[in-house]
Amino acid sequence: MSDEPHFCPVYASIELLQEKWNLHIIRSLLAGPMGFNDLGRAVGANPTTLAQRLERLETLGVLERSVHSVMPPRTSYALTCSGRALQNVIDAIEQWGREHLTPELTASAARGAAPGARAAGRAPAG
Amino acid sequence: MSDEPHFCPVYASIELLQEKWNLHIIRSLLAGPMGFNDLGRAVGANPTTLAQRLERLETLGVLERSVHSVMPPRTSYALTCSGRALQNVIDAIEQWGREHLTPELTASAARGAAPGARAAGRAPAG
DNA sequence: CTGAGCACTATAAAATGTCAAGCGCTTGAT
DNA sequence: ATCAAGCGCTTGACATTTTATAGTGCTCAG
Repeated sequence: MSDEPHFCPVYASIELLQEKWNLHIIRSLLAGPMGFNDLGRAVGANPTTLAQRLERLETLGVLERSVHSVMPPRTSYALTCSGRALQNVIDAIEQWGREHLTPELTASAARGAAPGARAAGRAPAG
Repeated sequence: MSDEPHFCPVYASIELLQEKWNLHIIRSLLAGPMGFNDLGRAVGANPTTLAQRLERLETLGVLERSVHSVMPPRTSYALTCSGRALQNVIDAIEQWGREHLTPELTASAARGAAPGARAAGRAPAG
C-alpha cells in the first residue's frame, strides 16, 4: 500500500514549515540554543504545542534535545546541521518581509482586524 | 499608546507564511495564474479556507483577483510583483527540502505516525 | 436535454491550538 | 531556615480553526 506515488521534497518542506510555530522556533534557535521555557517565551507558543513541535522537529533531525540535568530540570534545544541550513529560508523570508511588508498592510490584513488581539503585529520577545 | 513598539518584518512574514495553505497557494500560483477550483485542487485546500486565504493574500498585495465574467463565473488569481518575489523563499525551501528531507523521515514524523492519514506525504496535484 | 463545471457561501462536525494548573526539585532573597 | 519563583513538561477543559458536504445560478459538451 505505498501511499506515495512519488515523494515531493518541496511539498513536504512546505507542510513542515507552515505548521504553526515551526518557523518561529527555528528562527529563535538560529540565534543559539535555548531551554524549553525560554524558547516558549521567545516564540510566544504555549507549552503544549511547543512540546509537540519540538518533538516533531527533533524526529525530523532539524533540532536536537540535550538533557543536562534531570533534577532540577535543565534541557536545551539546538539546531542540527540540517536545522542551521534553514537559515537560508529565514533569510529569504526576512528579505521579502523588508521589501514588501509594511505595518499598515499587515495591520489591515490581521484576522478580522480585531483591535486588542494579542498577536497583532508585535513580536513576543527577542 | 502605540500598540506596536516596533514592527518586525520577519515576524510578520513568518506569521503570514506559516498560515496553512499560504505557501502552497503561492507555490502553485508561481507556475501561472489559476481559477478558484483549479487552485483548490492544486493545493488540496477546501473552498472555505481557500477563500479566506485568498482574500487575505489579496489584501496584503501578494496576489490579485481578476473577474473575467460574472456569469458564468470566471475568475483568476495571479501573483503580483510582491507575490512573485516570494519565488526566492520557495526556492530556498525547495533546496532545503532536497538536501535534508527524505521520504522515510517525513513518514516517521507524520503527526502521531497514524497510518491512513489523508495528508501523509503525498501531493494532491501538480 | 442531461451532466458537469465555474466561483464561492453556509452549515455542522472534526481537528488543532490555547489556557491554567501542577509535579518534584533547586535557587535567590529574606 | 523559609518563601516565592523558576526549571521542563504533562494533563484536561476550552476556544478557535479547518474540514467535508451540499448547494447557488448559469453555460457548455454530449
